[in-house]
Amino acid sequence: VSWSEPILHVDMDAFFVEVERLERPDLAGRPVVVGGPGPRGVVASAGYEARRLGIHSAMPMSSALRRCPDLVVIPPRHDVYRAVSIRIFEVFRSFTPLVEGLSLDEAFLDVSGLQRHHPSSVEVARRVKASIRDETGLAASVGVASTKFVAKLASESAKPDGLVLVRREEVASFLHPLPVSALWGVGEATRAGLARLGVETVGDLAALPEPALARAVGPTLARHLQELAAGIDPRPVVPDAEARSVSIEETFDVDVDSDDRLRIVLRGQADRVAVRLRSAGITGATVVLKVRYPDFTTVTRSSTPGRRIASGMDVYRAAVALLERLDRQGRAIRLLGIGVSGLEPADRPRQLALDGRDRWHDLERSVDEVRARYGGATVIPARLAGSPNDPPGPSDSG
DNA sequence: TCTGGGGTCCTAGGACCC
DNA sequence: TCTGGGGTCCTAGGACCC
Repeated sequence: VSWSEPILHVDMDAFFVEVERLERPDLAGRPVVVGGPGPRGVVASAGYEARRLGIHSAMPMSSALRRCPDLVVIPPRHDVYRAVSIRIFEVFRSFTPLVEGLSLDEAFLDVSGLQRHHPSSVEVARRVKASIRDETGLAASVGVASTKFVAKLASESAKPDGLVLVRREEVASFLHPLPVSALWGVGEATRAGLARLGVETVGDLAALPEPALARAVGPTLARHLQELAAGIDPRPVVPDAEARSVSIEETFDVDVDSDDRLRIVLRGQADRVAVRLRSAGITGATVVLKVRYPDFTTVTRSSTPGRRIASGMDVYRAAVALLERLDRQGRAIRLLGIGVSGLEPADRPRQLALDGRDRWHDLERSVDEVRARYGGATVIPARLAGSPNDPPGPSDSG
């Protein structure tokens, strides 16, 4: 084995569930999921005992419990998973700086620079797996290949706790029997469109003339998919890029009708988004309001005020104006959310003018410091501290 | 069965500017 | 009075991923 397959895809096995098991030996051998416990919860991560019973991520929790009444349901603790994730990524970077994270528990590594120190990329992969286990006690599966997407498919076939190498010359025979849905970018909609053309496997896709494919899925996706089917994927491993948006959303247990209630929720969400902007040292250009109705239709409304968005008050003012502009025709709301995009570093020279917005920003930044020192719930907006029957006013009295 | 929460990227139309 | 082509920004929706 030489170095013609220098891309690793490392994927933690049942990550959230296995992190919980580290603290819960009593869960050994039992079917466990992590996910929303409420009436509208879904499975975020399923352990292997649960998967054997047909339970998988994104499944409604009510369905999962119907399949397995003894299922152990653990509410997500993202702070804990994030802390473990940071340690895992430190392990990755101890091998190479060329680490591209896809989520908390998954990353590509380009190890082509390690040829002087290791006999093969597969040997590097073994050491990465061992280091993660030493550092966290958790199992990872690793795919090793000449391209990113083949490495990703290889790690999938390695699960659980495995390591799979796909040599360059084996790529076509590895890919062609797979269902098209295995390809990155082929979800339910594209899969159904391809099925109408009689395309079920990656091999079928590779054999289809590109014009026919382009008519079904559009020219851009068609070209991309045929390259993937031929094993062509020139995308390099790019060390983590800056975030392009931050957002917060909430699905209510019971649909919400009251405008006052919606504004209170928006105020809290605006503050949480702004805390994340400030802790990342960034500001935004555009605020996006997201609304889902009981029939699951989802709409977004956005505005770009023309000045940088930094404070929770900036976010709230924009979001509440968008909510007022929305004509919901008496419909209740199932989900409400706020996003901010057009992100840029906040350290660009700012006006020193004491306009209202900068004062809000400075005030909230000092609140951040108090929170950091004394704990999360110490300082909250006054309108959230009062009785829920006190409607928020349209003024700045938040 | 009845569908979370956090993201990325693409498309398409209209406004606006040169 | 009728009319180009291209580029960029904004908005909205949708597919997709973990």
